[in-house]
Amino acid sequence: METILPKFDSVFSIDCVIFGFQANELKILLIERNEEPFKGWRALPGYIVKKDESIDDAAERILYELTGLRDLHMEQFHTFGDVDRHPQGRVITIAYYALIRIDVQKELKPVTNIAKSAFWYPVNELGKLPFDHAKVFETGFQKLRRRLGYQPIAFELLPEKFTLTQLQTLYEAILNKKLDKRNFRKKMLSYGFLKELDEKQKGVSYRAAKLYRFDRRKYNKIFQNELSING
Amino acid sequence: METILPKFDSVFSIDCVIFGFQANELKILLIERNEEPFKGWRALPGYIVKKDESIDDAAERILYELTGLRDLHMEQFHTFGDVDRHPQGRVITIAYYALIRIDVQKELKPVTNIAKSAFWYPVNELGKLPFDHAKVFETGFQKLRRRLGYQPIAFELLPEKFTLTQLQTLYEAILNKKLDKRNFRKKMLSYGFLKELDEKQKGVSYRAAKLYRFDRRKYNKIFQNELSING
DNA sequence: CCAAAAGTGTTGGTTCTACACCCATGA
DNA sequence: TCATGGGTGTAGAACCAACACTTTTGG
Repeated sequence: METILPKFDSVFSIDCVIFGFQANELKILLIERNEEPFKGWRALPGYIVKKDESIDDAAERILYELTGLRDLHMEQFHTFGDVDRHPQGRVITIAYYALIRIDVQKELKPVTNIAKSAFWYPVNELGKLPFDHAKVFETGFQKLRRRLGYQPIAFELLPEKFTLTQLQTLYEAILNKKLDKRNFRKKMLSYGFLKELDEKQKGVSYRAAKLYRFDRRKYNKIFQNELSING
Repeated sequence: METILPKFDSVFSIDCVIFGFQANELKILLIERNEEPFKGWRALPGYIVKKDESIDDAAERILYELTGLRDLHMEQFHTFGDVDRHPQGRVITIAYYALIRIDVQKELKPVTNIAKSAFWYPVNELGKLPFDHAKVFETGFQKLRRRLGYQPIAFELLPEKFTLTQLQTLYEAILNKKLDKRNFRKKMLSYGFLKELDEKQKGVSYRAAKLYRFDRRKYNKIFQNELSING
């Protein structure tokens, strides 16, 4: 090695946009910050990458430390690198997103005191977020919408067993528009990766709907191909 | 400000995957490195972000300094952050891509001596690249392919006036498969954003083809919509 | 007149969209 | 018996895939 890299103090961070679906609403995971700047604010879970960990590892660790959630499959979607996005110095942040089932069993509990608490918050009521987190969220939401058009990601947000109406409501929440019930069902069923169960919804005061499960094996078999522009 | 960011020496860099099309081949822009490590190797144009510039600005500056090319619209597509991707330290790189017309008038000429030279190189003959540049390139190429499916980006690679066969050849080069001539033409023309010119190809020893131009105004009018999942 | 590429339509299949009523259930 | 959401089919339009021959031009 003959040359030495020019060095300067700079920091990479990770921010996470974690989507969930609860009570027919699309939500994301926020923390209450316990550190300056913006102490006490609701913010995306995010923190600084360590010297010796890859950014993917950092994303997992940070999310876990701030919210107690682990083992979800996150994917980076954009890097934000404006000069003054952080008031205390140059911080470039790599934004990750994931979709998970909101599980009331699983407690949300920060394991560091960087965050005071973690909680699910409806995407339609976010209000003011610190730093450029509003932009980060918006970019992640766009990514989610786009991806919904060509990949079966909705199922990651639903309970294992769900009704077609739940599925449709979720699509409508993400795409922010009404869909036609008959066409939606026809299309979803036509893919062939939904398995109809012998069970029905319970505890509703109207005709109970059939439950379905997403069959990932079938999905993988069917969609080794993907897009195409023609023969 | 009460807290101070933890600091450590770390570096952000930018790498650029710039696509061009020449002699019916898809090419990318490479430099010959004039610095260790990998001095003398062919590599993606890339260098280090300065303290006081945004990553988008850095991308523009770096590409200019290493190749002499300016004012092209680049977009970031992925950030690579494995711990040992750079042999001399922790360097996280943000990868950008762009498509441009290869213009023989425009000389490729580095304006720093970080690069010895810059040149177009066929994507099918890249051989070994330093660092994780092979992965960077491959990821960018995928992005290009995908985007071709839903946006009219091919025109950025062609001369202003082009024939439908040239356009088709370009699609075939990017998608790496043969397309049906009649269907291809029908589809392209059906979009309504190609303007047929009164000119024909010159200097060919066979029936000269009509020339077309991409009409961005018409495109913008037609495609304010974009994707959809149904009514 | 030959070689090379330009240019051109149709058919059958698939997918998309729009649209409205009866059914089952619990309260 | 009522209110609520569950569940179902069709017809017309648009789009897609497959396929082969004639025309123009320069050499």
